[in-house]
Amino acid sequence: MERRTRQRDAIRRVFEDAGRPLGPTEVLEAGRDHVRGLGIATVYRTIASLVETEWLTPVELPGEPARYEVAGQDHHHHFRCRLCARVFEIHGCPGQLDELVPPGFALERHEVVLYGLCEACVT
Amino acid sequence: MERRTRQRDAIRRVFEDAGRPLGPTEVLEAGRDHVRGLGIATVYRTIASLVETEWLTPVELPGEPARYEVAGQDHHHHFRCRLCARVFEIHGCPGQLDELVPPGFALERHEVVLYGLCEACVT
DNA sequence: ATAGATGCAAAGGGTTTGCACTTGA
DNA sequence: TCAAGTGCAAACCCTTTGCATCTAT
Repeated sequence: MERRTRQRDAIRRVFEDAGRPLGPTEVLEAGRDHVRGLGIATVYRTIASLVETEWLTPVELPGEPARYEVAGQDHHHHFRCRLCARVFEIHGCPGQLDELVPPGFALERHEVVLYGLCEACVT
Repeated sequence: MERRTRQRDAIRRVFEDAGRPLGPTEVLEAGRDHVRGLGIATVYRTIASLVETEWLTPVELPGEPARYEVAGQDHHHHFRCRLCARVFEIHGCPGQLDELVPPGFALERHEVVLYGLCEACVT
């Protein structure tokens, strides 16, 4: 990530404008509105680079392709709506996770994913 | 799943003996101890069939291919070892998850995945 | 000028499918 | 017997990589 290119500017812009986690294909489609002929390989390479520099953070939900969101947020988890499939940030974290780990195991990190209906879909 | 074959008996046996979630490749390798020449396509087809009949349950961790475990167990979560990549069952569950959900949202279920080192890899 | 970045296409890794052969009932 | 089941290989899908070309500095 040394040089500034139209492609990279476009990809960063796409993430900033989205305000939600995006997958590579979504980034490609949105990015082509800014740079015609944008290639999927460039999207993957740029995402990898942005994750490497911690400008992006991977958001991986079970059974779904990885998405990415702009980094720099506090430790949080996600809530996925069963109906609209949107993913929301959950600020907060269950405690006492160490107590669940069997003896001899070393806990390093954790993921919590909540599923249900969001405010808009619950009605 | 109409006929009883050596392959299907072997695959069921592998899951029963494992006591932890297994991926298709793990099933293939263990299954070949019972049936030489066992094919990966048969493993996939049998797993799909066993999931269909709810003898198996999918265990999907973020960003990884699905694993499967024998169904009918109590509510539990999983621990994935960073080194050996094996997945272990965690019997226990953090509480107060409802408190994390924003007002208006309806929590239906949740997934908790713990990451770290298993007993064998921690030493 | 020149090393880094891009786009295309080919290569990978995991999963599914087509097809001829095998086998359980 | 003979359709369900199997193994092999090719097909797929998503992601990564090789390479010739392009471009930011």
